[in-house]
Amino acid sequence: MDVSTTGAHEPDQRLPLVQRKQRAAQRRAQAVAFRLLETAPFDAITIELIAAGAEVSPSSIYRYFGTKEAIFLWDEYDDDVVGRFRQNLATSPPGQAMLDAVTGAMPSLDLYGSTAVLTRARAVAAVPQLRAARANHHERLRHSLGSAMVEHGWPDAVSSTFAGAVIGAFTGALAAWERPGSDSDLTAALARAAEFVKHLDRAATQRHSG
Amino acid sequence: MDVSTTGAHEPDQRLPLVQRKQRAAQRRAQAVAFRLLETAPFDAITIELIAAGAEVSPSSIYRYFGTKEAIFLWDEYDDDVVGRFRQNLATSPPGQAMLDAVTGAMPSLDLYGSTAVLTRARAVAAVPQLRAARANHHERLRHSLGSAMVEHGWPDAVSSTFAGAVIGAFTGALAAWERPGSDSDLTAALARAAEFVKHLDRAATQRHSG
DNA sequence: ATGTCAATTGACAGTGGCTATCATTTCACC
DNA sequence: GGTGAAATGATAGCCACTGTCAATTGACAT
Repeated sequence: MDVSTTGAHEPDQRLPLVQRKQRAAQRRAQAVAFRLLETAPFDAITIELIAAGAEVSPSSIYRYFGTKEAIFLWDEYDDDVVGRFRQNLATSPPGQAMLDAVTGAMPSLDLYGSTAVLTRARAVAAVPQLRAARANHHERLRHSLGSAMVEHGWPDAVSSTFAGAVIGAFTGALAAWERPGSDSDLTAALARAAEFVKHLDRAATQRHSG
Repeated sequence: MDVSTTGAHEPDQRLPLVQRKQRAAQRRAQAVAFRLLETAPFDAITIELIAAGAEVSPSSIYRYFGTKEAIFLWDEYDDDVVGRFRQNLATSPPGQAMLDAVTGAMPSLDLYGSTAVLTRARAVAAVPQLRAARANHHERLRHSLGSAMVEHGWPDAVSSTFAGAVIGAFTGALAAWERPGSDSDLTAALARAAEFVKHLDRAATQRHSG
């Protein structure tokens, strides 16, 4: 059984077999979901359809993703970023820590194909249910990032504001990039957001000593 | 049949009977919904329960609100604001037009009781489904406000940015106000947002002549 | 290798949000 | 009042999602 159908980065080579199979199934499910989205509207794509395509039971799909929207929103990028950010905070100010985390985690961003990130961005922009789900997604992310900062001694207000601003900056940059008319590329969009994040460092450190 | 169970403002005295009954039913349904929310979690409140309490069929509830979340999010305030904003734009710059609209529409804000606005703000903050739905709610509102400006000759980019900023300012102010610890009152929170909106006027007119 | 135990899986049944449809009722207008 | 159009409520059905339980799988020790 070829587990690496979706060419992924597999730094999970040493993970137990069970978890490797889960990740593979998740990736298959997401790939199937987006492939279905090319020819059918969001509402017409049932969990059963996705489960069948990924060769797992609907039960497992719900265990993996929790909601239908999460299948489309899920990636390993966010987790990767949070982990790196938390680590970087030990030696860098938050802005720099975030930049390093974002760029370092880039390999985790390949979803199921080269144009996948753009496809997803457009899907999210077009489907109200996905936009709504993403709002909560961002909230969780903001909480994770904020917690990491609090753990490293930053005040609560500064942490959540910083995290919110970072997420907002990247979301805004990606929204502009995703727009059909725009001809800019992903790295340019991310660079613009990064420029923003750099300024945040100064704002944060202003009210923080250690 | 006493239609004015929920003491509302009834400037709809001249509306046809059908629509008056609809509004009354909507208000009843919302009142029932929030009353149920005092003793039960959001997920435990079924449409059937609300429908029974409001003495209408579940079918009508769906016709009135479309979704369960909308029952909690619905008010006549937004519509009122949009209408007034559109009118004010004929004679005032957008910032002033918005301020007048927001304050002028205040009477439409009484939902089903005096503490209702606060109750709702806390409910939205606490229930993820409501937060997600509100995000889409805001999008529609932004679109309405932006369209009104475009109709009055403002450029598209300025309009949607302005509308987005206004909504963001009020949402932020209300979020701070809603927080359990805060002791500030609603008018103070709205004033803070209004202060913000005033500055937006300058930003908008900078790139606009007529 | 093989047995054991814990964790994962898939099948099943059920709840509730939401849609579509259609006969019945209600109201607006004449 | 009578008439036509619109609102209502009842019914049936789809699908996302949850809980449960027996069967399966893989991790680990012998």
